[in-house]
Amino acid sequence: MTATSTRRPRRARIEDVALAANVSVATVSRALRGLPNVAASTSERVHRVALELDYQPDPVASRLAAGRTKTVIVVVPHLASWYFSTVVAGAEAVCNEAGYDFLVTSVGSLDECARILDDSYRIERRTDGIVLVNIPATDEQAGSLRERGVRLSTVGTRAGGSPSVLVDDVGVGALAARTLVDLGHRRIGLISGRGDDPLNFEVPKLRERGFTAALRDADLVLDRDVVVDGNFSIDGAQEAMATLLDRPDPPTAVFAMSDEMAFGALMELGARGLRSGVDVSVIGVDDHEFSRVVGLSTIRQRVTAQGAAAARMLLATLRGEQCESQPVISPVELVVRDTTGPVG
Amino acid sequence: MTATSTRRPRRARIEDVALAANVSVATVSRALRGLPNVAASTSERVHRVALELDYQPDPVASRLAAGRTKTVIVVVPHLASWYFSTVVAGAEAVCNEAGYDFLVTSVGSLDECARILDDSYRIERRTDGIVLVNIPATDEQAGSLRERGVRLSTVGTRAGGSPSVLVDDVGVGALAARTLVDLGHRRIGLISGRGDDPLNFEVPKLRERGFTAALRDADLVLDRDVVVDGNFSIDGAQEAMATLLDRPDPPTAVFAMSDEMAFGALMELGARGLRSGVDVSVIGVDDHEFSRVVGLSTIRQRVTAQGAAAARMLLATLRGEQCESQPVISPVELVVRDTTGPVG
DNA sequence: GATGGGGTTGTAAGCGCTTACAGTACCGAG
DNA sequence: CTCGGTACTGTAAGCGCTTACAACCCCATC
Repeated sequence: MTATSTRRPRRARIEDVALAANVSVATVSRALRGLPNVAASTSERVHRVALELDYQPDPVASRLAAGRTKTVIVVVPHLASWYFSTVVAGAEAVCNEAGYDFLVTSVGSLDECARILDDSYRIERRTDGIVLVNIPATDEQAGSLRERGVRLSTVGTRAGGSPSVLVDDVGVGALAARTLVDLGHRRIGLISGRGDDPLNFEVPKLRERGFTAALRDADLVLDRDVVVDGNFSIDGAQEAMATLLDRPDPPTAVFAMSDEMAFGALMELGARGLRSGVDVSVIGVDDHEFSRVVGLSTIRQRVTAQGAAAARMLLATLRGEQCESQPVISPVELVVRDTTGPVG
Repeated sequence: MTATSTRRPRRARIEDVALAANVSVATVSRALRGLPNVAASTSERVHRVALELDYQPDPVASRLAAGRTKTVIVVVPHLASWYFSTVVAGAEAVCNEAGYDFLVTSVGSLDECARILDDSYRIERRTDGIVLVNIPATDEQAGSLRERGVRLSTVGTRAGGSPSVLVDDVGVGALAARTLVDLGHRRIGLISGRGDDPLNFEVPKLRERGFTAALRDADLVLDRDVVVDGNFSIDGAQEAMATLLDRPDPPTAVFAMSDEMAFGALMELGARGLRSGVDVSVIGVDDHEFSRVVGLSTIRQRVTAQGAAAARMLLATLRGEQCESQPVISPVELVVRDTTGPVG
């Protein structure tokens, strides 16, 4: 008994458990992981001894030996934004609950994004699966990852045949248009979000398509002059709104493709002394936590649930369950507050 | 040459590089990690071969062999909140830049938080260091982690002698009080944030202390009747504001300890047809990204920088650099917008 | 009584690195 | 010419698990 032997008991290893339980390490490993072919009495004894010794298998060693990492990586464009951090929070809860380590990487640009996805050698030994949040991945990238044993799930985009959760963006655009048309608006502006955000390219197109179609159903055509880019940012949208209002024939209502852009639009209205919902109607998308603060009418999406669903599907795939390849469509819902009103 | 040998080239291992470069694996390992005692010519050759073979060391294997994980864990109360996700984003950028894997865990309660910190056996082999964001850790917990070789850094709290970044919360409270007093306000309410958020206990106390002291400097005393708990949430603060306004002698100005609570206060003002900055002044803390949308006067803190600084200090500690034990005080700054005005 | 098979356990070979230690070669000094 | 030192490189023993395979026991079966 050395001086240090009582000081700080060295972390127990599987061998210690084996010795104390009078079985081989193989049996300990099997028993603790609940594999079959272990006698109930043996398993019980091993578990008891493991508890006594406060044994926890070293995750790194089991990763190396087993080739599985019990880790998922989530990739997002910007972590510090309401939408993305909320998706990530949803995924995080599910993954940690399931005992998976949860790694996050944010990518600022398409380049960076490709650098990560193409470097499958780097990813391969680091994770069992990846959740892509609004990250465009080519089918080749998805395929290469899958071949290397890395599973995928996506929210906001699709990649190969991987499970994904989407919203019906065409429907969102249509719902926005119908809502404004029903209030009597005939000249409706669109604050879109193409611009320099290559990570978000699909969504604006789809929403615009639905928007246009719904206008057409009401015998209206979308005037290209009232479609402006708000860059999915507050400032961008404020400028966009200014552009719209400066027109000789400004719209009486505006559909902003995100609540954040709607906030920018509201700021511009305020700056000009115009009343939202009276002089100009504004509707957004998201139901951002601050939308109710400013009374923004919007199309709510269930963001936490989207992240959780994507994580759940990924974990199911990792368990070997077959996910159906149809994307899960996350529901949306119209929330009418104060920024929409009948045409003046 | 089998059929598969050309199909999918197996991932290169260190041995392949050694063979191709005609050296031992030990030399490859040393050369690629830039250790001394490798001849320049050898090192150059090894690097070239590694590049040709697209060799990437397996992180799991080197973790097991070296005992270092090149991973940091960040622990936050809720991931889906502006403040925390912004701190995390700051830390993430620094860690990924430095080649560290970035693991995040959110803890909903003090219990959960203790469960994680006390389970140092679990943490130990998973990470080199932890960033605690507004997580109260006892000195014992910090000490136990350090003994196990896990380094710590904190933002918003202190833990043992670990590097930390704080704001001068007493100063924040004082600045808020002085700002309102200078506008002529004499009856000033306080929307605080104790309540049921045990993860946030220190900050409200400190801010209140500074607030009280600054009032005293102006020969005012803080009436306990105008101190209400807003629970650091929008809704909580709205109710708190309602309570204040329902008093027979409502305050003419209110200091909300966070911008989110200030938003709740503004909602209540709006609901009652009162004008902020005219009928009642409101000042918050944070400079949340939406503060400018509603024109909230506030005390700005540099949140991304706080996360980045904590991460940087942690990485410095891991590199073996001695961090000075004095906490870094992150600066704050008064931002006057529209919700503060002279007493009516 | 030999045979076969199912259930349980043990043996040992990895997983792909790092690193202590042991060379080896070469050089200048004694 | 010998010796010690320096600079470099190689050998091999881990790191702490998982798992293929072999071994064993026991019982039902022929």
